[in-house]
Amino acid sequence: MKLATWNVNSIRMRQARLIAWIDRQQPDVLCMQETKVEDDRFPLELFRERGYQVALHGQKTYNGVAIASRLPMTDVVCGLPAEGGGVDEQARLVAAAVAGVRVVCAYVPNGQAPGTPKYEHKLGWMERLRLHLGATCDPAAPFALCGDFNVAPDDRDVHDPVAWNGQIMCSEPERAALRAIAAIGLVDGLRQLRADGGLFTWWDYRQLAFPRNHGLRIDHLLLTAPLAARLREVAIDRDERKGKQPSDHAPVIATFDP
DNA sequence: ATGGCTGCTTTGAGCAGA
Repeated sequence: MKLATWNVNSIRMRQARLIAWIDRQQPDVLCMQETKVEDDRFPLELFRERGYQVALHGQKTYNGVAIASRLPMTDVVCGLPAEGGGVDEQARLVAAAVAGVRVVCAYVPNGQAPGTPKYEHKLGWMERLRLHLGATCDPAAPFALCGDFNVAPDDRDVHDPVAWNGQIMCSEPERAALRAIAAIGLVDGLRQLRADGGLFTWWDYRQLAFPRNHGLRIDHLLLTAPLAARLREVAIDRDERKGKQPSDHAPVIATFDP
């Protein structure tokens, strides 16, 4: 099974590149973040004509997540449970079962800067995700938490750790929140296979960040042990960041043995 | 060229992203 995650930064703006990418890479399951579109305006037909069904959880302008699968998909759940009942009003989480694997697609809040209300919201959201997964994820079953976490787990994941020290996506509370989520029983898929630094998934649109390779690794696939045991390969599709009108994130693709 | 932000919106300046 080929499972990918990609923050597309507007599915309508990315439509042509996304379809070309799907035709080239042929993922079985694709988790998308920042689709930025309400469900009735999502380009569903492009997926359907390629044999994909799509679990949608969109909203206008901001956020929006979706899972496309060309294998049968069941048990779709939209949204992160909110405190005191109900669901998070921001569309940042969608989950489904595919081929015996529970797949959760997450778009963690950006957090703006440490010390701001958005930063506190980010930490609170990650803690609510931890509690939700603690209650619903069986670490003994095949499970993948995929998405844009907006956190670089450690300094290997940062092009300039000194400049980024304590900044958003690199601060210790964010890293601790990510470790707390993983402590449910999840391993970083890429790190299971590779220990080297300089592997990035996001580059700022500004200041020639991509040609200078000023990037961060903030998109991840976190796996329970039974699924991690089947992991054969993880690739960051860096080429997808090149050319005209790229997303600022590159897709990450994991391949699993049956 | 891998090139100095991009996408969104009560259509246009301002917000948000990371």
